[in-house]
Formats: sequence, C-alpha cells, structure tokens
Amino acid sequence: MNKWIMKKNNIIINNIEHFDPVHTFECGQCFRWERIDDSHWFGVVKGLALDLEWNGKDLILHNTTEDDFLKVWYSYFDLGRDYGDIKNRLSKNDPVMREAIGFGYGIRLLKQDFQETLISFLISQNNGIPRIKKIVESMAKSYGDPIECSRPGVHAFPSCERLSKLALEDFRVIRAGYRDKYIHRVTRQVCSGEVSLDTIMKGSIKEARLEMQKFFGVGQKVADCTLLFSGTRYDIFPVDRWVRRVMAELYLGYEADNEEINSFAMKKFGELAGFAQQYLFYYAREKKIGMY
DNA sequence: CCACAGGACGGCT
DNA sequence: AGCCGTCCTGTG
Repeated sequence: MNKWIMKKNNIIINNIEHFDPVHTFECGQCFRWERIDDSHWFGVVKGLALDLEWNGKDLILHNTTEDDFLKVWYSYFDLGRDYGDIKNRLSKNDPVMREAIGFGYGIRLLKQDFQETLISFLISQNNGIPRIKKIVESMAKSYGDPIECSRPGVHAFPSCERLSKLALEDFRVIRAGYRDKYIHRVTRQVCSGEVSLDTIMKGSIKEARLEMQKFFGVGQKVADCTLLFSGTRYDIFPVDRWVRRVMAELYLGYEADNEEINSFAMKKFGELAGFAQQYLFYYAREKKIGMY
C-alpha cells in the first residue's frame, strides 16, 4: 500500500516502489503516454489528461484532484497491489523470471478502460507500436471529446456509443486499414449487447475468453490482451510472437504453438500469469530475445 | 520490387 | 478441425 499526500493541486507519492514510467508505459500495454523528457510524461486516460513527473523515487501527478485520484488514478496505476509479493512469488525457484523481473522491475499493470483497450488491441493486430499510437491518436482527434488541459488539441478516446453511430467510411480517415470494419462492427456489438459484457466481467476465465471472441476481429490474442490490460482478469497469459520467442528460448527449448505455451504458463504461473507475461514480454522485446 | 509488423477471417481441404 | 491466402498501411 502506497502513502500519498496532496500538495497544492498535486498528488505526491513519495518513494513509490515497483514503478518506472519507462517500464510501465513502454511495455506495450498502453498507447496514449508521451514522453516529454527524462522525468516528465503526458497521458490521456478515461477522459482525463495528466502531467506526470517521476524523479527516480517520487511520483507526482500534477494538476489533479483528490477526487480524480481516488476515482481514476489510484486504480489505474494499480496502487493497491503488493508488487513486492508478486515478484517474490514469481521469482521463487525460477531464475529466468528473477532475471526478467530485475530487468523490468518498474512494470505495473495499468487498469485501462475496457472499451478503449478492446479497440486499441483490435488496431494492434499485424501492426507495430508507432503506427498503433498514430491510429489511436487519430481516432481521438477525429471523434473524441476535447479535453481542457495543459496542452492544446487533446481529446479523449471516443466511446463505443459515439463510434457505433459512424458509418464504415468514417473510419477511413484514421488510416486503420482493413481493421476499420472490425472497429465498425465491434462498437455496435458492444452497444447492442450482442456480446455479453457481464459474462466477460463475471464469468469463468474460459467463458470470458470465449465471449470476447464473439467480437468481430477478435481472436485469442486480442481477447487476452484486452482482458489483461483492462484489469478485468489477471490469470491470463496473452501469447504473441515475442512471448513465443521468449518461451522457446528460455523455458521450453523448442517452438511450441500458442495453446501449448498458454497451458504451460497457466500451470506454471497460475493466478499471476498476467504479471509474468508482462515481465517476460518486456524482457524479450528489449533484449531482442530469439531474434537471431 | 519484396518482406514483415505484437492477427484474424473465410474459404478450402 | 486444420491449413493457408488474404487483408490496409507504413517502414526498411
């Protein structure tokens, strides 16, 4: 549990542990944080804009309110979770995990908006991070509500309700390519109740993953990423090419298919699978594990 | 010009 | 049930 104080319009968390904005914002889970300089970041989350400062030990959330902190930022940054305990449990008898955690020690799983996460990871398929960010930004600029903040031209990520009213052609401007038809239909599937968000939130893991894949354009990978990065489920292990590489290289010794990797990871990491995935993914990508 | 990028669909066997 | 060509767009 982290202690925090309010000073003027800033929330300050002194000596925050298990956090580094580079690790957390650049581990591939989010697309709307911009690095200003070594200690300053700007992000747009759930209709709010935030100037974030991190000096190497203290986290400062500028120009916010206690209300927004308690309603949004506290859960978004997962401040109630004991990452020390998670790291200990994952590291136990696992030198690979210990190494990965030592490398990405400042990763936190952000609790992001479900709809935004769903659309963002729909866009992510067959795409690299710079382009994903560009498309998401374009989506906000074109159809999201403007936000008054320290910078001009900032927009919230548009709701599915708003997006569902658009025609397919309206998505051409965001340059999402063939994914525009997925976005078009998925936003309608969310609003119509064709896919049960209740099952996704409260069903068993198996039911939730199955229900997610009723969304047009959502396969297992996008389903799992959405569940994990929206903080809906943590006992989940998204498998993509980086995870496939790191598992082959550091655990299995051979190239296994997604299903085998998934069941191996679930058995090994259990309810902490989601955290394990992030440490491994970040480690693999930054170190380019298995690329040569 | 071609390969590939943090996949998924749809038509084929 | 599994395989595989194809899908927009940008970058190298």
